[in-house]
Amino acid sequence: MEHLDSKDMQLLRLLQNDAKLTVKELAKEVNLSPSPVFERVKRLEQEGYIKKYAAILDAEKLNLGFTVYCQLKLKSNDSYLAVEFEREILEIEEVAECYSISGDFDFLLKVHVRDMKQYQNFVFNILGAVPSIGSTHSTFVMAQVKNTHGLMI
Amino acid sequence: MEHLDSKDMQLLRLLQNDAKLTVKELAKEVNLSPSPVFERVKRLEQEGYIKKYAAILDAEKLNLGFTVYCQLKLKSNDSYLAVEFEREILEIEEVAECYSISGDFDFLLKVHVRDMKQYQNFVFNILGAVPSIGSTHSTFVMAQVKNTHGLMI
DNA sequence: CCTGAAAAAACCTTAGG
DNA sequence: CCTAAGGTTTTTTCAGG
Repeated sequence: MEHLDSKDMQLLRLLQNDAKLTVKELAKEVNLSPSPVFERVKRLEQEGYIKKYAAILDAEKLNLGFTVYCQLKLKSNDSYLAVEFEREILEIEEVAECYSISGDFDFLLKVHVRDMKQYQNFVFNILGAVPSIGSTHSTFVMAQVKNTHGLMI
Repeated sequence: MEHLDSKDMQLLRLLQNDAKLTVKELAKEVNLSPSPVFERVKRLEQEGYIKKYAAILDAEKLNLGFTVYCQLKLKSNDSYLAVEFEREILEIEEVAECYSISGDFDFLLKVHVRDMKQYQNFVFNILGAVPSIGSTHSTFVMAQVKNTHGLMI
């Protein structure tokens, strides 16, 4: 797709907030008939602007309401160790997100667990079993002020 | 709902990965007929285990591929200032997430912008216009290693 | 809680303007 | 981009075990 016009952006915004909107409902919102809306949405999916459709779950209700940002340093700065680390971190289910970052630390993890006890177990037994990790620093989330679950476009 | 059984968990897992799965497809995966699956999903929505269905967009393609974690301190620790800050941060579209955190800083922001130039503008002109903010510290995301877009359940 | 069937709605395609 | 029509699939409900 060459260019997204304002209707495309509006469709993305609407679907980001509610993926269950029907083509008819979308059409009404953007002042088009269903057919072109159907084609636009399919194109947005095809071109990768929409990566997927997901159910957003309630972490609290699923006993994963204890969120921690964990920064960590590797033992050394060789790329072999980084590749090794990245391979291992993908397998750890408590780690929802992992970024390579600037600053004093090498990586930033977003970790979801049930409570502090389980987090202690995570640090000591799960991260502790990853040999590439040198040190960690935990920042605890006390309250969620905002989470748009998406991009403000 | 009193308790989620393994089928419920499996349904949540499946829908988290692909909200477009039909009841029939879900039924096949969990070895039930479509009707009870339909009822289970409706109940999971009703009870709030599923908060919403969302399209996951591609930040890169939408020129929002520059991600920064921005920690900040308020000017003082009175609750009036915190409430003021939280009210203002909700209105800033570049801020996708905001958490109250432990440690040297008060809040952690996840910020999506186009590039470093736009981030500079964000810090100086947008955060700079929020009077409750005392100081900031930016951690730049260099690469995304993992993002499950959801919970590992 | 399950099966199975049937009505209602939505999807998707096609054709023509 | 629009309307319209029709087949296909899905959703949703409902009787019954």
